[in-house]
Amino acid sequence: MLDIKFIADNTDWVKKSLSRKGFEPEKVDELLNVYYEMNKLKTSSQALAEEKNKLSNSIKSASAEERPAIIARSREVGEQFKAEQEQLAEIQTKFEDMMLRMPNYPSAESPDGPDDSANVVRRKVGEVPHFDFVPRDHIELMEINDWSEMERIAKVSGSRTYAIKDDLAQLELAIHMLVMDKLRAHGFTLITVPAISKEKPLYNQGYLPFARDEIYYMPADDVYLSGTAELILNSLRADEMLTENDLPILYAGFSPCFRREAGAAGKDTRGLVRVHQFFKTEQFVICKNDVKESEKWHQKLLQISEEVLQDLELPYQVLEVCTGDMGAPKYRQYDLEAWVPSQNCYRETHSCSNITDWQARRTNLRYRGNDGKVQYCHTLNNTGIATPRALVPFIEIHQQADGTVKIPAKLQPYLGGKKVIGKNAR
RNA sequence: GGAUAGAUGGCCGAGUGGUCUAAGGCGCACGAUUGGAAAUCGUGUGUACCUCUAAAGGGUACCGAGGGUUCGAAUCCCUCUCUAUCCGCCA
Repeated sequence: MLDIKFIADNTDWVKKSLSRKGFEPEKVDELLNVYYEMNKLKTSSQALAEEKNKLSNSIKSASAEERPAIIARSREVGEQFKAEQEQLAEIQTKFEDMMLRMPNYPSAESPDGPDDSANVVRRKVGEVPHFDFVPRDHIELMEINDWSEMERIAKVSGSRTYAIKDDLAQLELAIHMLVMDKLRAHGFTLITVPAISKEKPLYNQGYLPFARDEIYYMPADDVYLSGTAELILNSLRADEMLTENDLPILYAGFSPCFRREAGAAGKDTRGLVRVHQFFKTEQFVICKNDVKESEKWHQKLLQISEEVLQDLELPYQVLEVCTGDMGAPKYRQYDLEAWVPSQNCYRETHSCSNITDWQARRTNLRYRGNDGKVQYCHTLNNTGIATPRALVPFIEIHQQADGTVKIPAKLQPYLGGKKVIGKNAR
């Protein structure tokens, strides 16, 4: 959510800024028209409320003869007031709906562009491997090592689901453990959260009203399945008035994540890249309302994720996401992509975003500064690690000619010291 | 699932139809005191919005949410949500 007063005072700048995200500038004018109309109604209905209150208050001290006339007049004003209130409620709903659809302003640093083709590679880290044998893709590797039950589980749970076994299942959990330990070392509080959410948090996060199709909904209980712990963590402190000394708040949230993948029909239909349910360890930060401060945290979150990929010894690239490819809530976004040999390209493993105060305004998450001023917090989020997707580059990159998979040194303690996994390593 | 009790400002907590413009306390800010601090004393201190403005001011709403009764609701009525405790069930 944006600040309507700021929009009113800086209309030209706002139009220019939002148009970088593909938002039509005329909609800003439409919004302001509704805003001014709403204020007019507010002013006149408040005047009626004032009169009504004065009349009511005068009744107590009025004489018995005066009373009936005052009561009659008060009733009259009360009815006018009620009529205006109804109009006001209508226009307020309209206004709020428009406000919920306003995207965040993009950073000046973010490259301009209409879609992902304009994203900019900021750097590449690690070497893309050259195999002296014919490398297998992750599906083959799972088959020859008897690591999965992909066909059977499809019969049970449908498409885009997965069941992995033995060393690979242990690997999935081990990677999360490594990331959680790392985040705790960086001062994050580990928190496991539900995947069940009511509707309001989805608006708070900024998923709604934009992408209802992507979310599992359970009508019997009127609840949704969360696509990320960010959803839950963003609303965990909703409506709170924090103090400046409470900040920053750092959460490492672990949860199952559910996505309908409605818009991805035909993409990545096999294997572990894109599934309806997965596990994610999420980084979430609540900090002061200061772009310098949240930018600092943005870089920090990015650095932590890069460390994760380095610990896993995966070559990756850092992508600066352009204005048109960013979601509505975002001020600035980096994606990390790890190299997937079978696809001969980098695939997204992490998405690191600074939301500034856009979510906190929806969530009504504020703090009282040491100067006494009340301000909205800034929020940021980034993937810690998401599996099974991260297993795809992992097993493909670390595979050996005999089908076994090498385990990087940093991860070995989490796998009981194993240096290699796979059928031929047993 | 059954029963009971609750939800009031940053926090605790009083308040059963009209000076509630929400007592009191804590916290916080400023001042006095002090060599400095603690303690103490004094003063101030909710949020959002509208309007007007150079500044000040004026006004409206908000006591879990939504409806209702009334000239007037934190207070009475209805519905809902959430929380706590006990019982039942359960990984």
